Amino acid sequence: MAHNYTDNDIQQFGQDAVTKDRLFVMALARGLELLRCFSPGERYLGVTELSRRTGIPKPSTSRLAGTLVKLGYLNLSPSLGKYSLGPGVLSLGYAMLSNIDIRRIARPAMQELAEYSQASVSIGVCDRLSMVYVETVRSTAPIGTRRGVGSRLPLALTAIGRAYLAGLPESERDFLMNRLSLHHERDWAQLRAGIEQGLRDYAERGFCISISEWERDVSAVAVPFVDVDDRLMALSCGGAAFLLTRDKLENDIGPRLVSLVQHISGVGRI
Amino acid sequence: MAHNYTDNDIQQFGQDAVTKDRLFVMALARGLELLRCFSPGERYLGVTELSRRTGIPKPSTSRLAGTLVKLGYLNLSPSLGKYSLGPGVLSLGYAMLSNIDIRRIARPAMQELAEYSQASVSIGVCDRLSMVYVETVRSTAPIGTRRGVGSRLPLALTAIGRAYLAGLPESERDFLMNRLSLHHERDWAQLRAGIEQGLRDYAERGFCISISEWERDVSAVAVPFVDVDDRLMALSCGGAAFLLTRDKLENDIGPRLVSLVQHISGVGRI
DNA sequence: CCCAAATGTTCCGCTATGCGAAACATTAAT
DNA sequence: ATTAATGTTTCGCATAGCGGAACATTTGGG
Repeated sequence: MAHNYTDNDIQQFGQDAVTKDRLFVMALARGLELLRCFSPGERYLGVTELSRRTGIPKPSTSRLAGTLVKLGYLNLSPSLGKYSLGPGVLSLGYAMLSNIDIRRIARPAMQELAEYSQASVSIGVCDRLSMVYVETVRSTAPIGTRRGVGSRLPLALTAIGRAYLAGLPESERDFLMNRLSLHHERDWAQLRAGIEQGLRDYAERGFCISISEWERDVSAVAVPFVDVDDRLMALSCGGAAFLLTRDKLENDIGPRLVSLVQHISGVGRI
Repeated sequence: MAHNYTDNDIQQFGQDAVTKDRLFVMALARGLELLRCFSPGERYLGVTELSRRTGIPKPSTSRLAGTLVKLGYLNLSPSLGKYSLGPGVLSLGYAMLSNIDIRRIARPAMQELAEYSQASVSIGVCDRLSMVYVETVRSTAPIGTRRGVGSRLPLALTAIGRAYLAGLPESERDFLMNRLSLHHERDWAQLRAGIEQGLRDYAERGFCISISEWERDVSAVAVPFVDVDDRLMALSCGGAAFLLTRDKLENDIGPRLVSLVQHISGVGRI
């Protein structure tokens, strides 16, 4: 099973090595790359900014963005003269979510664990070099993380990302880790150590842990699993670091996560 | 302000009349059209099905779908040999939602009204010929509609759609209604009557109503408004028809919606 | 087991298509 | 007025993407 591409330099997609891939449609990839520029923090982007971020020349950016506006995936704010994401992207996400059966199946048990642990319980899948939440339930406690369905988390630093990597067959994990190393050159040694610790954790106890490694004051534990449709996912429980101590994660929540996964998948580990 | 296109026949986008629009990137439009084929009911689609639905010849469909897989927007199920939506589409939706400030602003008051009315309160925007929920809160009552953020509702039959139309400047409304009439040829006379009733309702009382017109046993009332970022939206309250009687919608919930909108936008009507 | 039917992929010549440098608008700032 | 910055449009060119046809691959039926 070939893993999909992971980098964000679109130019290289079509021109892998020498084979100018005639089966790859650049115009489509470039247009989607424009949409990817937007994020919770990046609300309005003009042609120049989009052009700079994607490396696509201005005229092409203008044409592609114009096309996306006509299709409803981008809005052009008349006052600012800048683009923002349009409603078109929303219903795609909705269609995707409602086809993930595991959400319905797992939600009650997830809610229960969230209440018990006074934290957030989430299911995530991998997209490029991030994990993306497809379901998340919060305890009814006063405050909790505001990360909802669709938010992205780094593979290397989070419990959920490490669990996913741990659940992957070795060849695919190597492929991904290679990508990661290219992307993080800077502090790869450190990240790699964290991932490898995750592999050991998983082998020994069945779950991976991250203690304040990604965000200060947030800790989590996670377990990989294969859902009813044969997709690899990971289930995590995370929240305030002062609540979720290492001891609690290792001896209480972690084992509960493992049995939750056995409960919802009937399969347990891969 | 030119309204974006609304039809789902992609071919005509590029070739409007005589002007072969060189500013429109067909390959991008066609690729996105493939994604649109998937919906909550349509989970797995093969090349032939995609090809038939979109009118794109099979080889092109194959190439475009392959590209989307490489980019993470589609999965190719190895067992079925069919495509399904990939995680890529999710984070786009998340990025869009988190940039809609009105959600944060309105949520508490919406929740309050949902509890009071024992129904669902939602905010929707228009995409092509549908309204799309960008926020929705349910009462904590035992059952409620399962339509979440991102789900689509028809413009003509729903309270939220009629409210949106009522809030539109006349020129844009006419444009949209023209599109609607083409799309619904069949029963346009009836739909038109419903919309025009909505316009009158809005003029007289400030809200639009739909009583069991879209789904049996579901009734709703809705109000258009302009959000903090100058986008036209609509706020609706809908639920079980036996609870939300005409009297209650007209004399209780409707007025409450109007004041809710005044409260959150400070602007009220357009 | 073979043949037929159906689906998905690849080939390959052709040309419409999308590309991007440069020119042209439109604004904003000084 | 002048400069700078951003967005749009033009237009000739190269090629990216197109799609008919051929080629695989799978399924199912007799």
